[in-house]
Amino acid sequence: MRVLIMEDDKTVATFMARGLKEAGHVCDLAHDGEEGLEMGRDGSYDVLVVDRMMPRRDGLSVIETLRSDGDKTPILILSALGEVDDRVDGLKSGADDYLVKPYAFAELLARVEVLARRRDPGAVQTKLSVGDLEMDLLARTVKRDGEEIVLQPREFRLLEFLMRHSGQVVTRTMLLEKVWDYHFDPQTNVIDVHISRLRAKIDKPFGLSMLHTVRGAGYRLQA
Amino acid sequence: MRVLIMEDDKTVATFMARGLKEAGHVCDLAHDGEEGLEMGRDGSYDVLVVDRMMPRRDGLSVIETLRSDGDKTPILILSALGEVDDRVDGLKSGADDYLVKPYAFAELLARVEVLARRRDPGAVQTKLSVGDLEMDLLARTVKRDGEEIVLQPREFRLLEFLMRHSGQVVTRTMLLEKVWDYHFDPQTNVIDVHISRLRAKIDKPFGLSMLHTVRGAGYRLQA
DNA sequence: CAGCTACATTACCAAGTGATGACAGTTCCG
DNA sequence: CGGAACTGTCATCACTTGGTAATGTAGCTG
Repeated sequence: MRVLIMEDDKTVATFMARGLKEAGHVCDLAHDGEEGLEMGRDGSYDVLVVDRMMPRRDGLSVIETLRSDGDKTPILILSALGEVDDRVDGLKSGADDYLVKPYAFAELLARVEVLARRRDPGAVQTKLSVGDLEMDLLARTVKRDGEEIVLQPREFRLLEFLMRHSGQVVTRTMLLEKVWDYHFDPQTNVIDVHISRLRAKIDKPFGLSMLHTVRGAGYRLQA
Repeated sequence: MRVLIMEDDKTVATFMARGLKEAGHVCDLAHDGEEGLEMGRDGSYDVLVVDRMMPRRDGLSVIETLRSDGDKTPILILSALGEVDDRVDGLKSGADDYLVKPYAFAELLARVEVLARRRDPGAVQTKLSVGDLEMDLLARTVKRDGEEIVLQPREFRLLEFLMRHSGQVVTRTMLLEKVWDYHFDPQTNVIDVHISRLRAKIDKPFGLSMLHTVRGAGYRLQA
């Protein structure tokens, strides 16, 4: 999915972009209102994320201009202001949703994806690949080297998460949260066991290992 | 980034601390309000995470006291109560953000990092480099001259600390505190041994030494 | 330059960590 | 209700890690 972020604070913008990319989206940045308006006009984005306060041209004005041009791209507006009136202003100007700073990144991601889905179901990425390993999220199939591999649901979620973070170390805590929805330490070796099962399917038959243990830290999937 | 967690339930506290450490932050714990207030007062933290209900002194009171002392450290308050009024109370007392239990750890992490960034952009770093030595904190990899170097966990922490303080002399006491979490002198030569091991990996194969001994003071990493 | 101190290096071993196979409890079917 | 599929727990094994101690070396000081 293609997302355009208009945000003048470069640190924040970079952070958002990184997160969205990790979630499998393509992400461009505009650092002020004019630039944003120009980029937004070519209509190639699935969602726009607009900071309310920006140099050169503020967020509300950008949105109003786009809408008066007939652009219907879903827009999520960000603001430091939390008052009800501001929320109303934002929506009046033509935004589809509103997020007040500070917000959790997960929340931003969720809202962006909801907006995009509302307009264009299926634009969300459906395939992942790392090296010769491929995953089709819709068909729920995994292949390595063209050869199909059958995974259990939990194994599938585990591999999906690893693939979305390929090249990075994924900690046990992250896995417990995102694959198991545990928000505490179960004090068992569930993770180890499932990693072992996954390895037996995706690595062992192929000789070259992709799933590496990083002792004392976690695991890393790498081509 | 340095985070202080005030939370009386030790299981929860330990879990949070582990997660934050995995994400590359330094994390201290206080198990009741009084202890938290005392630790928070020395102002060396980037963010405080405060449980609303704690023995000896409740969270709101801790926050009010810190704020009335002029402390501006960003504070995230945790509570089991989800009512709007509670949220308001929390923010009124001087907290910057509010998280209701149960929450996903990822959300806590995201909010903590947002709070910290708002105050000090760039505090969250994922890559370090000194001369031709590079460290990627996410991938947990180290390279010199483009060549990958495999480090043990303790060696990694040691090098990370040295890199974060490159050009400065790092004393043994600092290393014991920050790399080993020892708050006393173990009366052994652990540090020497690990420095030696680190040198064998990052210096020896490359001819030019970066890790220098400063007699009577400590060590210094320099290009 | 002798003796002392601070640091370096090596080898060894106990504790810790992760891997794996077996098993048991659950759930989901027909 | 019976069985298959799935997922978690446990026990055991093997390997890694990192601390200790013994020994060696360099630099400082009087």
